[in-house]
Amino acid sequence: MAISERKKKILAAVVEEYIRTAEPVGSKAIAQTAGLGCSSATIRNELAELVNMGYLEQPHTSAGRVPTPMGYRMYVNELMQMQKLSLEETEEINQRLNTKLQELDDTISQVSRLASQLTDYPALALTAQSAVTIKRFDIIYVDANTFIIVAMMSNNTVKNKLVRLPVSVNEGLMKKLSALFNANFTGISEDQITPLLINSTERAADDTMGITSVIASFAIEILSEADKPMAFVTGENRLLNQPEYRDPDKAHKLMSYLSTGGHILPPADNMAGSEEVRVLIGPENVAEELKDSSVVIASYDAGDNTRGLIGVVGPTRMDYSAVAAKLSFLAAGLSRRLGGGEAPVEGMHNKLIIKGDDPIEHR
Amino acid sequence: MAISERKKKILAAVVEEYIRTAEPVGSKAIAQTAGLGCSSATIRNELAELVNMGYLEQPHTSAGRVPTPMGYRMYVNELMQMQKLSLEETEEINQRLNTKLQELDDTISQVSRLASQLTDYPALALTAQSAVTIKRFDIIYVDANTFIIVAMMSNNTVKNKLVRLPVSVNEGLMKKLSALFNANFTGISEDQITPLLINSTERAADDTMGITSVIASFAIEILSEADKPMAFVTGENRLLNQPEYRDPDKAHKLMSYLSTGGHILPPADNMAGSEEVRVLIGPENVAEELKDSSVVIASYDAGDNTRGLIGVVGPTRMDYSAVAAKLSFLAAGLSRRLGGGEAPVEGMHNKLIIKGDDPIEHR
DNA sequence: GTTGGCACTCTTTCATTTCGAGTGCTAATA
DNA sequence: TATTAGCACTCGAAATGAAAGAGTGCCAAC
Repeated sequence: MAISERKKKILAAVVEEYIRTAEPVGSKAIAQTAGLGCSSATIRNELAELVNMGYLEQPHTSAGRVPTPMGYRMYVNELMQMQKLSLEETEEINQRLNTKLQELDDTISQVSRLASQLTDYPALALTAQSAVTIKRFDIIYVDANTFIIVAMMSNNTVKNKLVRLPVSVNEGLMKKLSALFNANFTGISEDQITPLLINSTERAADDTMGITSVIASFAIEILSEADKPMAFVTGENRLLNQPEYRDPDKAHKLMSYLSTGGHILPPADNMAGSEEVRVLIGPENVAEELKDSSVVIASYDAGDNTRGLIGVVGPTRMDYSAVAAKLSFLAAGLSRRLGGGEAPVEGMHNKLIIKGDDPIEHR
Repeated sequence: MAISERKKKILAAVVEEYIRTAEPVGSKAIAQTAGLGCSSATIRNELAELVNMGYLEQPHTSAGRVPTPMGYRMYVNELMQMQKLSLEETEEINQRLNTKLQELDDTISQVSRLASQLTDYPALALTAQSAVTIKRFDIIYVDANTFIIVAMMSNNTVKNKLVRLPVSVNEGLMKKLSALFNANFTGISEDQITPLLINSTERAADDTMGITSVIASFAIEILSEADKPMAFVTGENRLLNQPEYRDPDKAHKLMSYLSTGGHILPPADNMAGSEEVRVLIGPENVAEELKDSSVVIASYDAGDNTRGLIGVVGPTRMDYSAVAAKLSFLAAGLSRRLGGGEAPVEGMHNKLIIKGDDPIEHR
């Protein structure tokens, strides 16, 4: 059954009013605000039909109408127009994005924080999951008991580790090991680092002190760490601003679910290539804990052909339009910085300001 | 005015019962549980005096008694006996402390998480604030546009940065700069890195491309970063478990105050040397937002003669005894790992397990 | 100094009433 | 046929009031 133009307008009006006030919306209010030239009685008839069709529901007989998930879905898909951000907003976001992008992790966690601030909902950010390998090893001899392992990854981050041992090492061994690791351990994945490989390297290096295996462990560690995506959840407490979470138990349940991390968001591959913002409304969420909340997700290009996610969680009565606009803009800004396009380089004109791990290989 | 032995017992009983139930405690309940051989009428007389003395108060005329901050203070100072942890608890904590102490920051944030889990209150952890310097520079030439700066700090952590430039560099320059920075920039504080020093280094290195200043910026950045302590707040949502924070507004206020970080805890130097657990009850807190909450703080030895903090925030009706015991144990465990004593070294018997940045110089 | 007893106070709880927003329906109208 | 005015009706929210109960303070007796 098709939905008439007027019904659409009314539905939109209900959704928007309800989003604004969190109170069931009555026929009178619509007649006044929505500006279609008809009386509240007409609206009532239409509303009744919209209830029949499943787009709206009544909390009780003598109350106004509230959108159902299906109603929100219709609104998001067809009726809503993505809010435009004001100049001030875009500027503020850009500015916030520009300031101190230190470590990649820090950047992402900052972005999560920013998303939460902008939307006033809890936000989460997931780093991209990608098959990282080590591109280059350097082993720095410090003193007889100490050396530093430096590993440059394929995504151009650098990991290091200071190792202190009860045995004596010397610069020659370090050099030898550097060369061997660069030859044998670069460009491979975690599970390609086998005991066999370690043993043969150990023999080749004349290493009788187990140093090879220490370095290999480090390689395994950072590879496995780089593999799994990280989740940053921020602003959980903002949930308490929402009337639907004034019940502490409800709030607590969702908050503790959130704080366990990023199971919440669908795998990033699902979003690959999509520049769109995705909306999951109430029961559309898989997780039981989210069945009466909504999630809005944008994906960003994290470079290296991978995508990460920024998401926001709130009641189904969420301001989809504003949130979508903000997340989309945020994701785009982040993509610009992390992803393809011109690889940012150290800005030497900024006298003493350094931008952290920004530099990412162009691909 | 001295406080009689019996009054002490009664006060302790009130505090403990109130901590347990969060309900005002009546004379009858005390007569039954506290096991002093006297009737509820006697207790009533004593209670009335305790109210006069300021240790207890009545929410209203016909209610039981509730401890005042002064009452809690008396309890904490004189009446409470620190709870002993059960064997299982100590074992669990130790185990959790042992698993993957990666980066120092991660360790501290994990400990914060652990503290929150153990106590079921929000927890925060502060890293130590210390005058860190750089001990050693290594500048690694990668390719004509790329190099890596590696800086080993006086607290034996290692920082690195990948720099990508639009100009060409060569290995010779890198070597020269390495030597110069090791000579001129080690062992000094952030504000000793003056434009003068940078300029003279630049000239000495024949650096016409501003690379010296890039490296100097990095030095400044990591020094200033290492200077300021970092705060990790976890488990804010656990506040909602507490009846005194069932009011969402109250909870929200405190939670958002907490999430702004570590202004909450007094500076760590105050705690220097003290192995004690410190308790701040209600109005004893300086921050307005904490005036009716309590904070329990333990300090840990972070090595290098510095101390960090672990704290827990909750209602004044906090289980001080249990919390103090847990925090104290946790701090001790952390101190053992980070602080003085035998410097931990890479355990090579653990075949493939590496403990991260653990190794700390003995001093 | 301690105790039993008892009147008193104040909150909590529950039922009842009132109020009002909003509906659904009917009949009149364009 | 679609729209509208009017009106009775429903149901929740807020207000009111009565009853219950916990706990006290105090007094007189021990």
